[in-house]
Amino acid sequence: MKEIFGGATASALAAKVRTLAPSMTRSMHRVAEAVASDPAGCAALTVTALAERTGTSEATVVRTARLLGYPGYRDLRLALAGLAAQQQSGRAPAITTDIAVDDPLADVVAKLAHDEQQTLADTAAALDTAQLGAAVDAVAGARRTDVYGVGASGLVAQDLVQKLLRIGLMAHAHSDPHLAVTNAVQLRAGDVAIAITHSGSTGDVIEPLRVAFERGTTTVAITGRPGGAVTQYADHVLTTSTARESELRPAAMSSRTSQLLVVDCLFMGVAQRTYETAAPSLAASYEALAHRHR
Amino acid sequence: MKEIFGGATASALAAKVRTLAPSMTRSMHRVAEAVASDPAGCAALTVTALAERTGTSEATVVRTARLLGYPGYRDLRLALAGLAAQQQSGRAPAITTDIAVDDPLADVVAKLAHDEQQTLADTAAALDTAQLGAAVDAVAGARRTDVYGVGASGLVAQDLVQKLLRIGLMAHAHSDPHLAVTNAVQLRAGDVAIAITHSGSTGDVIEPLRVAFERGTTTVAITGRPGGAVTQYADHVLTTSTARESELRPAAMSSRTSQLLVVDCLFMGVAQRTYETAAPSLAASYEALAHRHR
DNA sequence: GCACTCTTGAAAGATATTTTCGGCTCGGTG
DNA sequence: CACCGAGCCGAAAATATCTTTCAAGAGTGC
Repeated sequence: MKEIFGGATASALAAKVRTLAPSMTRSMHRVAEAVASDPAGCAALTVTALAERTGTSEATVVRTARLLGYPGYRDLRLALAGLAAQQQSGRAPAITTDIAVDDPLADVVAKLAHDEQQTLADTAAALDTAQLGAAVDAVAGARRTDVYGVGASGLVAQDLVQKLLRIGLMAHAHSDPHLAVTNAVQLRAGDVAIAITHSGSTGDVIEPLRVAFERGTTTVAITGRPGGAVTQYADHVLTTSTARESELRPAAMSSRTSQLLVVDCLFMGVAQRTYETAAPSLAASYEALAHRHR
Repeated sequence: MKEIFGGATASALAAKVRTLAPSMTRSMHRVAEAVASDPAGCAALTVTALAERTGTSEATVVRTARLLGYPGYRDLRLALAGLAAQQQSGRAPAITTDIAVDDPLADVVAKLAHDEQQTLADTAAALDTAQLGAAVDAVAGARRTDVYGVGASGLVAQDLVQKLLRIGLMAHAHSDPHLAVTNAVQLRAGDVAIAITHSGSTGDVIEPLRVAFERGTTTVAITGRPGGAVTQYADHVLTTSTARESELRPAAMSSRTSQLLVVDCLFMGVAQRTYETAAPSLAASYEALAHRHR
């Protein structure tokens, strides 16, 4: 294999230039100097451009490349590109701070992504697989599954329901507290009721869960507060984790990420358990949707 | 400065290939595949050699390079050299296995979390901050903002709207295609319409965006296919990236994660720009919700 | 089955790189 | 001081590489 990308670092290149300097002519030295001092910049240049920048000719540039050990300028240029990339990746991004009002957009993107990644890691680490397994079994074997959630959690509830429907299970999401309770009354043993609330104390979702619980339905709570009021009516509790929140960044943002991961895990577990029916159902729903795209 | 060596990592390249795969032709796909699977090897090849290795023509190689966002093959090659160097110095960890039907639940959790983290990283790396900035400015200054999305994207649309409402902006989410169009007719210059569609070709959301676009509204598309039909009516395009999907894991899952990050970034940007009014509005909405928790 | 669009590679055209070659400088010498 | 020769240097020719064009072929919808 060609030795283009060898262990060369920027400083190694500089050293090479120094070593070879004595055997270099004046113009070659100018070229070598330019290359050593700004590898990234030079990588973007053609022979002609580099020749012009160093006030020399193409021939000299090529000669220099040869002297440095490359077959020609083309290869030197590739090596320089590699060097530049290494150099850049060396600089750690270091995202530690909060999002400030005057952060440039690029930082906002980086910070948000980083925070959400952190939230995912935390959630995965804290998730109790035994509880998850129990919830999975319950949903996989349920006649129907009702999911309660209001506000941002309502969207998570809908997300779960959409997915369950896709694999052929009966599922409903309720954001309206009154309708939720009215529907909860219909539930019985063998059904599953899931409440999603970050605070663990949202009355609007606790109430329907209580009703379901008292009627013998298997109940699951997905909450960020494992000791919250909602857990007293829950057979299984799945805990979401929360990132510290700042003024601009409401807790709802990271709790949503966390809730979605939990819900995804729940769904994947159910999909595994019901694979025989889930796979064809998924395929069928794709099929049905295909003609909606042009 | 030329953006050749941007935060691209080997996996980011792979993500890009996946994102663009749908808009690729068969031969272009072969080239992209070769490049993604062996950046170092391909960096050593000339157009002709790569064309031969992939059993295609030079023209196709160049076309592929263009599609991947480089001005030509020469630049793609430089980028590949950079990638190769990074890879060699960094030795990627690479935990890339699929979720299998018989995976224990703990593995499912780990894999899902890992995949979503990856998706976030890819999305952040690929997000065009200039486009984002333009979208932010538009929304921050809009009289009202309408967001279109159906299916899973509909939930993302609602998420965005919920957040915008919290900082005191006028925003509406539309999942019903008919109502969406009916409402789009009401829009005018100074308003903003946002379409969210992973495939980029969902007629139900393209139609209202078209109507809005033709009425002079500022339009934004959030899509996984930067070349999709939806972009022709979009003033600004925000690209989401896609993880490879497996049988059990529908694309909708990772596209949702990606879409949410984009939407969060958009929101944070708007919150920054409108800080004076956003902060008190946020506080007020907390206050109002407090009594719902016991 | 036909017309149409989209895909594709061959070859022409444009650019970049390498080689050639003669002028030039500079140090030494008569 | 004039002349000579060795080696450096760059202009331009030669070659390699990359890009564009174009027409034939594959695939697709009607």
